Amino acid sequence: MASRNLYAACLYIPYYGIIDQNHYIFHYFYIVKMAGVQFYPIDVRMRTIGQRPVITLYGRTVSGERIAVTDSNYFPYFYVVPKQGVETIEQDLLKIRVKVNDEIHSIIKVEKKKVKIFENEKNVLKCYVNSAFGSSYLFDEIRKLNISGIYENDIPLITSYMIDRRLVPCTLTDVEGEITNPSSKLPVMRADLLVQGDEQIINPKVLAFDIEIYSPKEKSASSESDQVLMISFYSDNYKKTILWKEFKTDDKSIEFVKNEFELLTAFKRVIDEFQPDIITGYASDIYSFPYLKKRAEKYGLKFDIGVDRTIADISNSETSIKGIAHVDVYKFISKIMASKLESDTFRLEDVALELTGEGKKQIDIGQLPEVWDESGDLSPFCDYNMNDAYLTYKIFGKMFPFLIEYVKLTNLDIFDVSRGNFSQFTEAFLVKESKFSNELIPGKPTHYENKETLHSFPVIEPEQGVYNNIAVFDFKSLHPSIIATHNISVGTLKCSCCTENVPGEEIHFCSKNAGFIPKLTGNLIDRKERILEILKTGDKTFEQQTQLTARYDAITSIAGSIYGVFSLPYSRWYNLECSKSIASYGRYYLNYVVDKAKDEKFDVLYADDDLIFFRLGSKKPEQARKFLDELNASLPEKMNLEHEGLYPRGMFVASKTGKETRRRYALLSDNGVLKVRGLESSKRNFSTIARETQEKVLDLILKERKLRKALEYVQTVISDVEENKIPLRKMMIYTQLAREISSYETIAPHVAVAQKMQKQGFNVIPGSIIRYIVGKGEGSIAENSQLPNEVKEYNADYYVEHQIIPSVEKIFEAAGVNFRNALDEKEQSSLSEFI
DNA sequence: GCGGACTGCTTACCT
DNA sequence: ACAGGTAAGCAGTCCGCG
Repeated sequence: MASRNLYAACLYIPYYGIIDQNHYIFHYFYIVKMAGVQFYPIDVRMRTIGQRPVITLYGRTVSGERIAVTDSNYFPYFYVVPKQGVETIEQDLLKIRVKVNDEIHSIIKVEKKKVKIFENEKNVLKCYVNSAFGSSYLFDEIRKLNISGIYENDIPLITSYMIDRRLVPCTLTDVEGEITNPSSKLPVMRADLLVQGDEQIINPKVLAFDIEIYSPKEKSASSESDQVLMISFYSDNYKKTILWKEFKTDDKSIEFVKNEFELLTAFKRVIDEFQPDIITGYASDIYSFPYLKKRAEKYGLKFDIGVDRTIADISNSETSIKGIAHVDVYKFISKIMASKLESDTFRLEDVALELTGEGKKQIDIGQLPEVWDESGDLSPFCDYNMNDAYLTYKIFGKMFPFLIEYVKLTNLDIFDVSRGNFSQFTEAFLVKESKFSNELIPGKPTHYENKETLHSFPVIEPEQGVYNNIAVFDFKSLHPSIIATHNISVGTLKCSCCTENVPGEEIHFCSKNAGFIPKLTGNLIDRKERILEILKTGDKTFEQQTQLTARYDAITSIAGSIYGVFSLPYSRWYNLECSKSIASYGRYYLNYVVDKAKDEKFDVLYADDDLIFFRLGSKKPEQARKFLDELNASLPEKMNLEHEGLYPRGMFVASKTGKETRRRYALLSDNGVLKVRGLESSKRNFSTIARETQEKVLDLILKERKLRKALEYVQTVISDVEENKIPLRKMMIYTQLAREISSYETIAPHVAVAQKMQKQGFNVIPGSIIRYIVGKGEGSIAENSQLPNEVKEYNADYYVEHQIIPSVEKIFEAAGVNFRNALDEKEQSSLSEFI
């Protein structure tokens, strides 16, 4: 161990929160003669010895061995705010004893602290408790004292542990302590000191897996009767497919066992031998693990695959393995990465194609049971199974940098980050920063029935039609920049020293003392800008580039969610006045830009939220840029209006009822690329044929400017549809199944198809994207909606009347043509050829 | 008993 | 459990007419 660590030890001791002051000296001497190890913590757990909490960090040492590091020097605490001086209740707190099940819970130490509550300094008492779960028993007694509040009693122990100890999961950690079981397979080190120096991130051993099941067609697959046939594993330089039916093969990665029981045993064995840091599957939380568990139960087999031989905790929604971070790739992709993907579905093959450029093997997996029963050649199915594990591994590689950035911002471990959502990340980030800033963390609201709805911004409503030379500006991170600029925070609200109101509100914020959340938000904006600067300069490896991009995205999304923290009634920092003020400032700045544009004689077409469109008219692009520069100079420092683009042509298209044109437009850029928003071609629950036709029409009208050609094109498509010339794949409609099939009141087409799929043994789960084609027949659309591989003939009338015509009608209208009339006229003589 | 109008459920999109 | 607003398709029901 380098001497740096001893130095660090002295520095970091104050963060220990050790109860007994004498421990400091005791520890110092210990350190000198104790062993030191460097390791990466992967999984953090809490257990109790008696009633005392012990934190265990499972991880891997720099030399590659697994290790468990325990820390029993950390105790739960909370803060008590007295009504009068802290002395008035200090002794009373220490006297409290509550006996539950023969265990006595008490406060073992009270520290006088000066902290901040919503940015205002307060004298409080920090109370340490002798037991892991004892705090809640003490509150009844504490509330009898002369106090005004209790804080941080609802922060999980592991959360405060990681923050107080300044520990980021997956980051290189120096630990000093004693190995308590030197001969064991999993060494356990009792830590006296844990310190993280430079941010060195683990290069994890990742193992991806996938399973195949015997699921005959026309029969529902059930974990009761249908066996697991094969399991594939993939990692760097590691490939293995195990199955229990022999066939001729030279493939060394294929291993045969006798039966399903042996297959399940082999599953355990592979994990034990490989020793992954991270195990990953596609929908493994909700599908693979629960299925394996149900099958294993038949044989009384337990998955004791935890690094300490404990049994994996497999529920129907989540699987957790001690010491190994289980990541369900599907969960993180569909929740966190979804907005970055263009794919309309979250099927493994689509996601893999988009993220890695690699396609899935195309075989009919439905044939597996038949070939299996006939003892035929199973190698294509083994390939298929392995390929799924391989693609899962590849996708994990793409998302890992993003996972790590959220881990670093929140101190949550990989397991939690991979299952979290944006509001959880933002709250975890604020909890961490609160502790660093000595701000007490407000409690979770217990009731929130008085939820007021906020008014959306007024917009300049666009007129439907075709326009030339449209300039588009947008505010970059408008809400975060408002929070930072105008010091929007609970503690700065209605100060006594300032008076200037928020535009349109009888509310004001302090302009002298920077608030906790505004300072943080400002920091995030600055960091983001800095990353952007670095990204612009060259000389970076691909890995650095990826990491910086991931960091930029993570910071941007957390900054963007801070507005939500004020607006969500269940948030710890919920405050309606802050929320309303941010919205009002947003409206104010948008109006400011609109007015300035009008002053400069620009014709403003559209303004919505943080976006503004205007026509250049007779002005040159340089004049628009100059206008933007001047505007930015007049805006607050952190606020930045960006030149999103200049479009030679574009159109706003009214909704079917004609009421709405906002958020429905198409823009043609200089290089001929169409940018379409809100129209059918950007909606996945419209058929491919309708989406393609609409895009082509937009292209003909905006780019080629040929109205008649556009009309003729639609006529051709319609007759092709009617003559059954269109391939079935273009008739596909995608709709997400949002919940359990049984919980639907109305059976819409996608629900009807999902029911059929379930009967056939497909794994249909909430979140699945259902693909279907509308076929011919009596009855409702739902009754005639079919699985793509089962449909015989599509319903041409339906596609013409309900898909194609509705998606082009309003576009022609915006271009000045009544589509239905023009379609009827044989000659279309009245129609001008060009627009 | 029938067909159109209306209502409610549901999904998806944009900022 | 990211909000909020809006569109719009389809299922299912209501309602007026006969």
